[in-house]
Amino acid sequence: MKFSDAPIGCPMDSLLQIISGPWTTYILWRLVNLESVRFGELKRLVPGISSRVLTERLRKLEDAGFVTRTYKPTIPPEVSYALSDRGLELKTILNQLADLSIKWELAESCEAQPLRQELQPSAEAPPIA
Amino acid sequence: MKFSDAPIGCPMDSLLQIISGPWTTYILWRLVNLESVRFGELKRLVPGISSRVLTERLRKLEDAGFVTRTYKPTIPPEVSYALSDRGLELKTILNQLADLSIKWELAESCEAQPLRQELQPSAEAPPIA
DNA sequence: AAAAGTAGGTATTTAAAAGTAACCAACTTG
DNA sequence: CAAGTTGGTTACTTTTAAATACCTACTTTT
Repeated sequence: MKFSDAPIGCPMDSLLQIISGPWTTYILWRLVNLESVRFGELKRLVPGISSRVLTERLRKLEDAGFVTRTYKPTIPPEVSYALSDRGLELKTILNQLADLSIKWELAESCEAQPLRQELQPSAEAPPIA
Repeated sequence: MKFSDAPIGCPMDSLLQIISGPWTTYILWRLVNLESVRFGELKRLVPGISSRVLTERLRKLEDAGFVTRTYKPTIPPEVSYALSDRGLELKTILNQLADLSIKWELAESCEAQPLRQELQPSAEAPPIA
């Protein structure tokens, strides 16, 4: 029997499904420490993520109401993401989780905003020749 | 680039990786509401899960120090699982997450302990003939 | 005139996770 | 004496998610 077919519903699980998973948590962590970020900047702040996954994750967070998307139809277009009120409410709990994780040494360390960009973004699709 | 190769470390993520994911959250939710459960009973309380996955998840939680495993070499053997001190500390946050999820109506509802066993456990490997 | 930035979308491949089923030991009970 | 109980393990298959590569359209910069 698949998990999705299981006759169970769990409030905790519904929420964790949205905020956890590869990349998602890290994206949220960035948004928690930034007021507003543009797509490209966020991509640079999450080294290694692809546009495809970043877009998907942001949509999921937006659908759940944790993140707001602001689109300006300029040329080039400007799209900004930020935590919504709901997202800010979540922030408290996320910080508690981070504190416990550090206390228990589950992760080595994590700078809040390592804004230095030493590693080159390296174009997603480098020219063939 | 794979997520696991990404040059990022995030305390929140390290913790969420352990407590979230299919089945895991639901197992934890059971353990939060029970003092101690035997393997078979827990399996019955998480309808649809296979021994394989239940074992794997319990091991992961045990390795992270959230759950204790007590083995009594009787015949048949008796193995009990319970939250550790660390697990009990987590309980507070898990309840906050559940509260927020209910508040935001991310899940319909979830009984704390639906102990009625209407659905037949249906043997994992039924006899061939 | 070519290249780069902007915010993604689409199609295909691949790797990880989960599902399924069978099997085990050792004793107890019918 | 055969079947049931308990707590798993092992091997194999299927499903799902993520990675990879490439594309769009428009503008500014070089």
